[in-house]
This record gives sequence, structure tokens and C-alpha cells, in this order.
Amino acid sequence: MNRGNVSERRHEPPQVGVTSVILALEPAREHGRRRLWLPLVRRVREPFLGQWALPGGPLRADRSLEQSAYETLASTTDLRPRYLEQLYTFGDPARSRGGVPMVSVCYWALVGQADVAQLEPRHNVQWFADDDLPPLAFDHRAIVDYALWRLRHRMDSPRVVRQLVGEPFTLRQLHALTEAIRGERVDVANYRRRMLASGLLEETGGVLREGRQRPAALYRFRPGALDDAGAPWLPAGCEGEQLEHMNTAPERASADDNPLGSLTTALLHD
Amino acid sequence: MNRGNVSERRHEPPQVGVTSVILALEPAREHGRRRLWLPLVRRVREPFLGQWALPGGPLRADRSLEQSAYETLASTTDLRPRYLEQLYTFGDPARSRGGVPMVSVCYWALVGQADVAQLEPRHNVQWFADDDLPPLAFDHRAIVDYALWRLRHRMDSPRVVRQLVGEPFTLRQLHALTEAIRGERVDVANYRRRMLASGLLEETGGVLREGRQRPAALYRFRPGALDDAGAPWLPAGCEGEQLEHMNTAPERASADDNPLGSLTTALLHD
DNA sequence: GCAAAAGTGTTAGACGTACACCCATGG
DNA sequence: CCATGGGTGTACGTCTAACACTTTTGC
Repeated sequence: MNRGNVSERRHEPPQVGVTSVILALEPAREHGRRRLWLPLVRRVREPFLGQWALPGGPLRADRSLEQSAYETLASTTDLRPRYLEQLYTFGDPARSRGGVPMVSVCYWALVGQADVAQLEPRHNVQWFADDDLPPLAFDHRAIVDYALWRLRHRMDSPRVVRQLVGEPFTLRQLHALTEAIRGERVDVANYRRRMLASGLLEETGGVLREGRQRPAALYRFRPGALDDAGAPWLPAGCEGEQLEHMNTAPERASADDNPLGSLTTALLHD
Repeated sequence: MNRGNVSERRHEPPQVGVTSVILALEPAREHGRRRLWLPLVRRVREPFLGQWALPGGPLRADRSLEQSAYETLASTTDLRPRYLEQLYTFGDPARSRGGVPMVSVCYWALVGQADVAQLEPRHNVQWFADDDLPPLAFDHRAIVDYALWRLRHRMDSPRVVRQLVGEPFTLRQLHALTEAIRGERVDVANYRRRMLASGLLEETGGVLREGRQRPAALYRFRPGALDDAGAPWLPAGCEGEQLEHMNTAPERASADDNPLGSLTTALLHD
């Protein structure tokens, strides 16, 4: 798979880029299963000119990785996600451009329903369902699949679910989201009970009528449910082989034994 | 936490480094709980000269990230881990050295019992138990904690367990490893049953006598158990904003729906 | 009343946990 | 025969899947 045509420029410092996968829940269609959606941008340069690709760009030296991801993502798609998590870093020399090695730090992001609606159609940005993607530039397809895999395995995190479904929500909406991500049918009755028994939700008191049937109760996540969540996916600290004056101990966060406590970049704004 | 003294060199391309956390199971002590161990190297340069730190170095442009991690790790500690997985990439500008931004791709690695024994003592490399670490350079402590957290959450992976315990193994050894990583007592009887019922193990036919009691049966992991394992943590593909001729579809691997099929770098040699 | 979705109940099996118990072995 | 760990049995509570059922609404 890797071709070994490394040129003589190999000793130049590698380029560092940032690439993002943005995920959202497809707006409700009439009597259809809701799917996962992601925006792609059309490439305006070679290589892969005209093909669809993930938003990305070079790492700005005066920005953190998260900031760079957020900015390139916002400037190309006009979306302002509330959730941003590092996915993986790719750095094979076979990916070099003209012999200059390329390192790409990939992120995945979540945007809610409201943000999806606000995105006005552009020629160079378009939404695609996860099961109906066009051919993608580079190997962005693999990155998308990896992001979807991560999403499925983060589904038990209230943080993730909340960003996708938006608050407040009905249990049916939550259920639809679960089915969209898992890609399989889930018993509604059991899902209700599990969610209510989890203690993560609280009723808002409001109701929502979506069709012409009985209205459904609205819920939100309890404040405490979002705090610990049992997983410190996003280290707050930073590191380097040469790093000046950075001996601050990592802040240990609350309940769980999460080593890299504060999730600085998970929830960007609230 | 971030100090804003970004110098005028901000537009230089960022340096890219690779850092690794190597984990192993502490050799059996007489009647003591076995703990997790990791080797640290003493810094021979400023900053943090003389302090303990994780092995690391610059990314070689003609090497993949995994190869770079493996080589710097091998050259500094003389260890040849069989498992190597990307952990996280740190890139805050506050971590810059002399104004040149620093991006560090971190890996975690596993070495088995045999490898630990073969490592002859050096002045600049030493093992430390996970609950008795010295002060570390930079914020390497946070990285170690994060690696340990990852390890605890990868414990259900036969690949991970196998590398730490070494084959063949008795159920008691497996159990001891589990307790070491989880940091809590686990019922031996139930652990036995769960493991045997999982279908991941097969008897070698051999037995091992560790004390003066009844010898224990030896097991190994079934070949198939290591294949799918339900999690494609390590993408095989590569990516870049500028990438030449890289439109190969990702190979989808077997049983599960793992998107980035082949775990190229998880198991380095077998 | 009818359709459709909200919401509740019930049951049977799978699974985890605690703990008692027998077996094999060397001293 | 005894101490120690290897290995088995069992009973109980919890969780979950499956599915029948009642309630609320608009037409």
C-alpha cells in the first residue's frame, strides 16, 4: 500500500495539517429513518481538484491543534461545532507532497440540529448521509469511517449525545439518534426505561408534538451528568521533547480516576 | 495555563517529535501484588537535565510515525516492544521551544516479561512502578497517566493482555495482571469462568508449577481471538491535505464493522 | 372510532457476584 | 495431614430482550 518514492527533500521538516470530520443528525424526514450527516467541501486545488474532501488546512504555528481545527473548519464550512475531539494523527512518509513529509492531525466534531439548519447552501459545501458518501479525496473515506466508529463507541457519553440531538429533546428523538448511530433497531420501550433509570435525564416539564399524535415529554441532561462521564478523552496538558517551563501537574478531575482531568477542548462553548 | 509569549518565529514550520510510554508487568515478587512498570530515561540535555523523562525524539522525515516511535524507543531503552499504539498528539503553542512550535505525537507500547528480564541495567534507563514515579520532565507525568488510563480501558483486548503477560500463561497470571491494571481485587473463580467461557483461550496442554502447590494449566490465545477483537484502534491508511495518489479504499477487516481494518502497527512482529 | 405514537407491565433468560466447596501437590 | 493454590458448584440479584398492553391525541 505504501509506495516508497521518498525524494531527496526528506530532511526538510514535515508539514503539519489539521483535518476534521463534522458529524450531525440528519433533519427529520417524513416517515424515514434519520441518518448521520456530514458536510464535505469541494477541493479547489490539485490534487483531487473538484472532488469532495474533509475540511482541513495547515496548522497555524500560533494556534493550538484544537484552535487550528476549529478555525479551518469554521472558515470552510461556516459551522461552529460545540464538540471537538482529536481522532488520530497520520504521518506516513508515503503521504508526502512533492517529497516533503506530511503529518495530519485529525479531529472529529459534532454540531446540533440548530446549527445544521442555519447553514445556508453553498456551492462548495454540501451535506452527505453517512451511507451515501461520494468518492472522497485522498483517503478521507477511511478517516470518516474511523470517526463514525469512534462516534458509535462514544454513544454512551451524554456529552456526545447532547451535542447531536440538542436540548431539550424527547425520548423518541434520543431513540432515533441511537438507532441512527448504531445502525440497527432498538426496542423503544426498553430504551425509555434504561434512559430514565440511568438518572442522567430530567424532565423540563414541557411537551413537544411532532406529528398529530399524543405529545411527548421533553427532557434535558442533568447538569451533573456531563461532568465526569467517566472518560478523559482529551488531555489538557501539553508536551514536547523540548518544552520550556511546563511542569504543572495535571488537574485531576472529579468522580472517576480520569488522569487528564479537565476536558478543555471537548465542549468548546456552552 | 497557556502563556502567550509567542515569538516572531511563529511562522516557521512546527517541529514534530515522537514520545512513547512503555508499559510492562513488574516481575513477580514474593507474595506481593504485581504492579505495572515503565522504563524512564534520564535527560542528558537542558531543559530538565538529569530528570527522568519518557523516551522520545524528533520525527524522522523518511519514517512513519510508528517507525519513528519504535526507533527512538529502541535506541534509548534497548527495548523492542511488540505492541505500539498511538496515544495522543499534543500541539499547544505554549509548548514551543524558543518560539518554534512543537508538535508531539505520543505512543504507548507494551513489552512482555521476557523483554523486561533481558534489559540490562543502565545508568540512564531505569524501571519505575506506576504508583511510585519520580518527578518527570515536561508534563510527561500527564502522558503516563493517560497511557495508564488507556491501558485500563483496553484490558478487554486480547492483544493487549497477551503482550503484557506473555504466552503461554496460567489463569492465575492473567488474573494477577488484571488486578494490577484495574487496581482492585477480582474474584478468581469468576474470572476463571469468564475467561474460559469467552472462547478466547485454548489449553496448550502444558502445566506450570509456580510454588509448591498443584501445577496450573497453561493457556494461549486462540489465533482467531486476536484478529477482529472488535476495535480498529490503529488506522492503516494515511492522509494529508496534500497527498499524492492515495485513493486506495481502506481494507475492511473481518468480523466486526471496524472501518480501518488492518491493524498494521498494533502488533509489530509476531 | 381509528391510526399512530406515548408510555407501562410482565416474563424468561442471560449474566455478574459472592462464597462455599472439593481436588491436587509438596512438605 | 496440612497448608496452599487449582479448580468447580451453586444460589441469588440484576440486567436485558421480547412483546403484549393501555393511554393520549388528531382526524
